[in-house]
Amino acid sequence: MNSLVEENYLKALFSLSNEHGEVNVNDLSKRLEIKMPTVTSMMKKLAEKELVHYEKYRPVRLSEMGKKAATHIIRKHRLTEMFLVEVMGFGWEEVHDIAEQIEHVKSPVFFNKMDEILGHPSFDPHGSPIPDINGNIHGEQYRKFSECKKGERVKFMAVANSSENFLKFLNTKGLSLETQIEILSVEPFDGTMTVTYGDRPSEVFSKVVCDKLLVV
Amino acid sequence: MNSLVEENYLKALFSLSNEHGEVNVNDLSKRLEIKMPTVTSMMKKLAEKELVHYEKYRPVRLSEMGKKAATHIIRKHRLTEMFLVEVMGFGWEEVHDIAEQIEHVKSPVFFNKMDEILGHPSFDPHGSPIPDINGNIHGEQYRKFSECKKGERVKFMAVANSSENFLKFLNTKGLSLETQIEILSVEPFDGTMTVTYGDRPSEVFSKVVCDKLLVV
DNA sequence: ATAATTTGTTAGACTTATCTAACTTATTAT
DNA sequence: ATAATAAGTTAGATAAGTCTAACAAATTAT
Ligand SMILES: [Mn+2]
Ligand SMILES: [Mn+2]
Ligand SMILES: [Mn+2]
Ligand SMILES: [Mn+2]
Repeated sequence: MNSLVEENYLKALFSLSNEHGEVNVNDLSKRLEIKMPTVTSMMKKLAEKELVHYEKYRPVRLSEMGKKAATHIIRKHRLTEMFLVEVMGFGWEEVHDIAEQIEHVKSPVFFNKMDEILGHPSFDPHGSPIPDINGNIHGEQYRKFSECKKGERVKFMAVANSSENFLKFLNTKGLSLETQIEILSVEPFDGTMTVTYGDRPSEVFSKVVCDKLLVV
Repeated sequence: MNSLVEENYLKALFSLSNEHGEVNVNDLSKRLEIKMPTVTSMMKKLAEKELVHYEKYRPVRLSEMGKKAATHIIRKHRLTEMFLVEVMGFGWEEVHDIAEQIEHVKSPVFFNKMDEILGHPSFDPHGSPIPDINGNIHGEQYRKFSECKKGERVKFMAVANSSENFLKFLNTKGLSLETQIEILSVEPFDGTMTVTYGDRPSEVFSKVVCDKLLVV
């Protein structure tokens, strides 16, 4: 059985390798806000437990076992978020930090019950896919909105970041998942986009925001 | 902020002082299945934090602050159990171990939402009172069923122990809270009781069982 | 090619929570 | 009153997870 701390390392390792391919000790250190020497020693420990492949001065890779363990925690995290929104009535901006804690609960029946009550959902409230019980993730690859061109009409499918502040910002802009967005113009200098959607005739989003919107 | 471990000590301290008045290091050690020297050193630490009154070789008492902290965790534990049963559909025998973990979640909104969804319940699924948000516990003192006499008709209000095995036993006996029980006879030698309730014309309960049933 | 910078490791310290062994104090039995 | 037992403490060890300081390797810039 892995500790709560080990679980958080595995999860970070999994998302970082999806974002960047290779994962350096430094990336992990920044993501987890834990100093590099601590990360190095944890990598040795996880390698000992055969959850990662690690050779010194080389990037770290999750083993098959490690991947399985990681997706299992991600499944619990995302089911929890979905439960908090759909069953308990929380806003999508409130649930990440609570799920960050509940994901470590050791009780298969608890998460299976959530899954059942929710009707085996495929996506969490932020549009991220919920891994199935075997750790397999079904769901297409989304495009970054910031890489779309003037004139395109796309559908907002997921956020690349579920921080409370960013989601609250989207709330004030009345932008929610599944919304159809049309790109009116793109400023070449800094990537700022002027867009229209729903009842909003014209909204301006910085590249920082557009980078965090995933579309199809 | 108290650690998960400290919270478990506070909770044990609170229940033991309700059961026995004074709490010895030895009682705590047995209840938590932690060796006495470890308990001693934790008592020093909690005394340092002014959560308990402790002088060496003397019984330990929770301070007012300690009591408040303890009832706060107990509130979270019992709300969770109630939520698991009432909202998620678990049996009363399944919820204690899950609540033992979730009680440590740091998120006032999470527990307030549970409380609201449940309509501010006063008792948990085992009949124990749920402390209010200020830590006050409203609820009468129940009698031990084992101390009742032949011929009495009483109402089963709570269990003194929520272990899965005991509750499963009660399930097989079809005995649930609020059931009216009549005592047909009491064996003076070992306290075994013959009783009748619901559609059960005659059931025999050992003193071990009767000690764990609380009635009014 | 060399120097500067960034990245990564080693060594050693600290904190929290646990343990065992040895000793002391308090309680109980004779 | 004394001996035996139970309860409690002290001292020292261990494991997990973190840190800082010092050093080494790898990468980037000149
Ligand atoms: Mn999340
Ligand atoms: Mn977490
Ligand atoms: Mn309980
Ligand atoms: Mn607990």
